[in-house]
Amino acid sequence: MNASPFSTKERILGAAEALFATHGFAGASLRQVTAAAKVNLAAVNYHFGSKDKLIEEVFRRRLDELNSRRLAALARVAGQASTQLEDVLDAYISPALDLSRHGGGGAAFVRVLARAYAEHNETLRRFLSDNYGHVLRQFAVEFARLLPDLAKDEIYWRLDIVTGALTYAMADFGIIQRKTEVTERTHREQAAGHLIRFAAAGLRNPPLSTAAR
Amino acid sequence: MNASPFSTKERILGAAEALFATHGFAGASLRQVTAAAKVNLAAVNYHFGSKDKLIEEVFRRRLDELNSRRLAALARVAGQASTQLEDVLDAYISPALDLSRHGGGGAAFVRVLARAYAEHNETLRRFLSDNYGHVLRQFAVEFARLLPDLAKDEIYWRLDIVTGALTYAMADFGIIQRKTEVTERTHREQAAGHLIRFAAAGLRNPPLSTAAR
DNA sequence: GTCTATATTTGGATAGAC
DNA sequence: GTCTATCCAAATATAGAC
Repeated sequence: MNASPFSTKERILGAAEALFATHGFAGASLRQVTAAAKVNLAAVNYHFGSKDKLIEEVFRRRLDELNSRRLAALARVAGQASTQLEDVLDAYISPALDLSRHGGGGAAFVRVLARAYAEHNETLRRFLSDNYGHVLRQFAVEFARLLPDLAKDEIYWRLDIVTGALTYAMADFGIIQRKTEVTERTHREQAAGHLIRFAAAGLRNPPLSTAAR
Repeated sequence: MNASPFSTKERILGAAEALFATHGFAGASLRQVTAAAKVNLAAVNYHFGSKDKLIEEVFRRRLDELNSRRLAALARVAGQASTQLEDVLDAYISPALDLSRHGGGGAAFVRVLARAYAEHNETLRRFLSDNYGHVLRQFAVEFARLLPDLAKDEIYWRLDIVTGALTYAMADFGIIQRKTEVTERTHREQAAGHLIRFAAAGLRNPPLSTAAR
C-alpha cells in the first residue's frame, strides 16, 4: 500500500499513462512501459495482474478526482440566481483543464481519456459511463434550469456536442499548432476560453421550432 | 487493376476498414482482416506490400471523394451574396454525413478517420494534412467573408472546435444512445442538424473585445 | 518485492508450390 | 494471383531463484 510517487506501482502508472496517450492501448507494449518506468518487465503482472487491469488503474487514479472536482465546482454555482451559463460550463471544463496542468502526467491522461472515446471497447465504455454518467446528469439538470426553452432531448444533444469539442480540444488533436513562443499552459487556457464562449453561444441558440421542421 | 467490389483487393480494404474502426490500427491484426475478407493471409502483402501501406490505401480510397465533394459543395455557395453561414457549414458537414450513409462501409470509415485524429502518429497526420489542408483553408476563406468581425486566428480557433465536434459526432462517440425505433440514418441526420445549428451559433458569437482581456 | 529466464501466443512477412 | 507452410520478431504472461 505504498502510494509514494516513486514507488514501483506509481512509476508504472505514470509511464503507462504517457505511453498509452502516445501510442494507444494496443500500441504501447508492456516492454515499453516497464522500460520507461525503469522497472522489471515482470513487475506489471505482479502489481496489476494483467495489461487490462493496468489500463483500468490508469483511469481510476485520475477519474475519481476529476469527478469530484467537477461536482464540487458545480455545487458552488448550482441553483444560484446569479449563475450564468458560462459559470456552469466553467465548472465542467476547468477541472479538465486543471488536470491537464498537473505537470505530473495529467496532460497525458486527458489524451488517454480522448482515446478511450475513440476505442469503442464496450468494457471501457461501461467503466466510463459508470464513472461519468451521474456527473453528466447533474450538469444536465443545471443546464436545463438556465435554458428553460430547451427540451430535455435538445439539452442532451447539445451537451454531447460540447463534450465532443471539449474532448478533442483538451487532447490537443486540433489542426491549430501551438506557436513556439506560446507556452503549453497558455495555449490550453486560450483553448478553454474559446471553447467556453463557443459552447455558451451554441447552447443559448434558440430551439428549432417544431413548426419549422 | 480490377476494381470490382468483389475483387480480393476491395474485399481486403472493406474488411480492414471495418476492423480498424472497431479495434484501431494496432489492435486489428492482418489475420483478422484476411479472415474477415475471406482471403488468404498472404494476400495483403501481395497486394499492398505491408500493413502500413494497407492503412494508407484505406484512407486514400475515401478521402479523394470526400475532399472533392466538399469542395464542389463549397463552390456552389462561395462568394454568393445570398449565402448563409449554415450553407457553408452544410457544405463542410453534409459530405461527411453522406459518406456515413454509403451502406458499403462509409460509416466505418468515418470512425477510422476519427481514430486517425486520436492517433498522434506523425506520418498519418502529415498524410491527412496533405489531403485536408487546402480544403480547410478554402473553407476558412469563405467563413472569413461571412464573419468579417472575426480575426483570422479567431476563425481558425472556431473552425477547429467545429471540426472536433463534427469528428466526434459523426463517429458516434457520443453519450446519446440511438433509440431502437430510430434508424441509424435518421439518427445521423438529427446529429448533423443539431451540429450545424450549434456550430452556426458558436461561429456567429461576437469576438471577445481585446479590451475585455 | 524484484529479478532472470522462459513458456506460450500472436503477429507481420516471405518462400515456394501450384 | 492464390495457397500452404514457415520463419522470425515481438508480445503477454509465468515460474522460480533470490
